[in-house]
Amino acid sequence: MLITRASEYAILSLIVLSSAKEPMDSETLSKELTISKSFLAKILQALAKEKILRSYKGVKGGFALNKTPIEIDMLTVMTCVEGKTPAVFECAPAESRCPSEKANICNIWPFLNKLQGKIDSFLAELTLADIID
Amino acid sequence: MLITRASEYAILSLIVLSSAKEPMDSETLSKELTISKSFLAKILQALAKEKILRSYKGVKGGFALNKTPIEIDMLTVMTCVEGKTPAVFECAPAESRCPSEKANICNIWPFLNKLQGKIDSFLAELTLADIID
DNA sequence: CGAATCTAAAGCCATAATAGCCTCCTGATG
DNA sequence: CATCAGGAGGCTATTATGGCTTTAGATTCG
Repeated sequence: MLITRASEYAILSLIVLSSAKEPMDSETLSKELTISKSFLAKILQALAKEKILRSYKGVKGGFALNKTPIEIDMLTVMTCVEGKTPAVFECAPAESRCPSEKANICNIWPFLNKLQGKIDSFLAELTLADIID
Repeated sequence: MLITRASEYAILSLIVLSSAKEPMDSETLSKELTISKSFLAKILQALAKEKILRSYKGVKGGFALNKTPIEIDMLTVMTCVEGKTPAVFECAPAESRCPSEKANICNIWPFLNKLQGKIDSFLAELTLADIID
């Protein structure tokens, strides 16, 4: 389970955008949060690809929520923003190399799955609505 | 909220150590988990400083749990292992620079605190016992 | 008791991944 | 067609990850 600044910035952005009446461009948002503009832009683009945000080009363009806060869960947000490293235990005992040589390691898999399940359901049930209301 | 491999390795180590009858040295543990020995050693040392593990030097030495699984909560584990970056939103609106010039940013503080509280209590209530039982 | 050995503890250094910066391109607006 | 903002990629700086060496405490054995 790896959580980087990308997830953090994504959540901050969603909070700000949830109270915005019009699309907000990435530069304004980055100044609002005092973070890197171009890094934030990539994060917003990832959220837009996931249909969590909608992007508007041209004058008065920017990003706006594309779903209601209750439809936006943190697991989806983090997973799409973290890209290749979603909220899972990915290192250590890989399932593939489990049965054969490393029998001694296999026995921790059930525990990891259990932990992963608890974390995932916590994040999946935590929506933007829970935060801003 | 940053969670790196250090937290992941810490949890994996605690799971393995919870079923060990004797102290396990960092080299054995690193082979068991197929991860870096020296990096793991630093993590185990951090856990030992927090009294979560107890270290034994000399022949047949190593690390062993110093608490019962129900006493070991994930918030403490992650906080001590991540060091300077515990499980908090640390970037963005710092409380200090809030009241003055950046009034427009202040209004997201309550939301962040609320989110932080939810995450913290989830992690604080999640103990090693929840994982291994 | 003292030497040899084992392992934690702690530092420094190299590499890999993340975070942040800049530029060009594309589509939308007026 | 001029302007504005998203989309995409490359490049640099920072931080995390991992490797390596040295020091110190603890145990075993002669």
